[in-house]
Amino acid sequence: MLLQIDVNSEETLYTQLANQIRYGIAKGYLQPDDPLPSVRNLASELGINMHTVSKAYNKLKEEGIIIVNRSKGVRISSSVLADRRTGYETVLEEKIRQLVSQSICNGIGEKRFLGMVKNVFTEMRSET
Amino acid sequence: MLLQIDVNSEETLYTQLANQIRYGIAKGYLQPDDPLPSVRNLASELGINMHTVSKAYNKLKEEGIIIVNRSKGVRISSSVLADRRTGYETVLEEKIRQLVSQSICNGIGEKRFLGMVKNVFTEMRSET
Amino acid sequence: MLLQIDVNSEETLYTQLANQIRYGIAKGYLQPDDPLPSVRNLASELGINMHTVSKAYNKLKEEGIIIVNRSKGVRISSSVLADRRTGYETVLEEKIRQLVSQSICNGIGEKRFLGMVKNVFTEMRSET
Amino acid sequence: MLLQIDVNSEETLYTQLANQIRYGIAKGYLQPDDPLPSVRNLASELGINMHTVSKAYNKLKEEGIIIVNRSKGVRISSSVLADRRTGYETVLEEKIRQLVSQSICNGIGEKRFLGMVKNVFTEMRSET
DNA sequence: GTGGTCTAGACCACC
DNA sequence: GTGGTCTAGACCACG
Repeated sequence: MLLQIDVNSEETLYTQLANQIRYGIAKGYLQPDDPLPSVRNLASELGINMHTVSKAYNKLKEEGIIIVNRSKGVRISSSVLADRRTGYETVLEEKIRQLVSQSICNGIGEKRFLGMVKNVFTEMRSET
Repeated sequence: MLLQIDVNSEETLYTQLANQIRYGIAKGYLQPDDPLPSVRNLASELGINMHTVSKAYNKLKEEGIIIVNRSKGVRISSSVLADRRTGYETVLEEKIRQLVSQSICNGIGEKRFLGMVKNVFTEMRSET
Repeated sequence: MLLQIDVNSEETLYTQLANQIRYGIAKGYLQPDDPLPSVRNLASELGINMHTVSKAYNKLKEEGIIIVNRSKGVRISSSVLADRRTGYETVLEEKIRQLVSQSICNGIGEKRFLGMVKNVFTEMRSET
Repeated sequence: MLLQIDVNSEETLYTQLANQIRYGIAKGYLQPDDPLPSVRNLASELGINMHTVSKAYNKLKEEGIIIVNRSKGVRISSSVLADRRTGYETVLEEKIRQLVSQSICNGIGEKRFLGMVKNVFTEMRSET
């Protein structure tokens, strides 16, 4: 899977990285138990600081999405995608609420919003 | 409408405020042309600095959601809720993409996600 | 000539008023020596404060565009449009410079800019 | 590139700064990807407050003209000068309309106005 | 009374 | 080191 970062983005580098890995999992590029590049390798490959990669990995580790093992390296958690929809749903609901508020303020109604969500899910499922 | 902020939140204070006002509009608590508290009043009411409130108001002003008048105060734009979906959809799509990625990683599929979105829209429409 | 103000505008009321009168002269709606409504009449007609109208008139008076006479009321200067392009050109050039800078930053080149200027002049000349 | 402000000007300090930077880009003094001084450095150099510089930079950032990076500083956007004439033209047209009105009131006709615009564009292109 | 601008100094996150 | 946020207090323009 190709990871790339945009130094011009408003998002911090480590957030971009974490988002892309999550995206890769959602899209199926990255499967449970798949290995990820080592911190050093990925950093040099992307031309960014080692600490930045490390921070991204740490974030995902805390979310339980990846497993970091000192000697075996980093890999996708085997239980990712499994049923652990505990506290996340609360967070998600709040985020949806914000997005929906903004959308309504910008004249985008439920129908159109749902259409966009469906498109994104379809995009995720598509092989590309 | 009750506005409140959480100083412990990860979100900046002014972002929280802007979000709540957008939510209030989407939910119908705040109607087009409704006045908002003055910068100073709201600041003292919330126990925060005047400039923080001002920054939130300015953000909404640039989004075209509220109207700021130097001498008459602040109120909801009368054209809010109207159809002015200019460049916002591009931004929205990217945000949905991120949210969907995160959701899939957390075992939340399309069906469930769409259900949550529908619930939020219903919540917005409900009188409460 | 119909004068109207937009209380939602970012521009101050008196600036809007002054701009409209200048526009009316440029467009030919208002001719040299034409009378203008009294401060009180115009204020009540527009539903705004007397001081606001007064301020607009004062601005135009200082620019030499209108003549204010305590007993005879207010009228367009008879020498308006005449040759008094003294200090104004310096101001204008600076304003054009700013506008051109912005335009270039937004990808609008000389050809397009000149086209827009010509359109505006044509619009001014048209009877409507 | 030399930046300087006039504390006696009618324009706010941060507007002056933003204008000068836009001018610098239009004139070619500042090229895409060129770095700008840090907020603190520029502030002390100009003898003004850090926040004032920050406000100017923020304005340009929201216009998409400069790129602000929390840890790497500020630089001219690499896509500035590209063709991204979205909603700006509407704003520009209104500004031109005002300027043309004023000019006609001051006895400056289309021919002279166009001449001035051409001069400014030429000035922008000239090496100096 | 209103918001807008400017100053000053503090702390934080990022890299 | 960088910019971002928050606080605090001042003065100004507008109506």
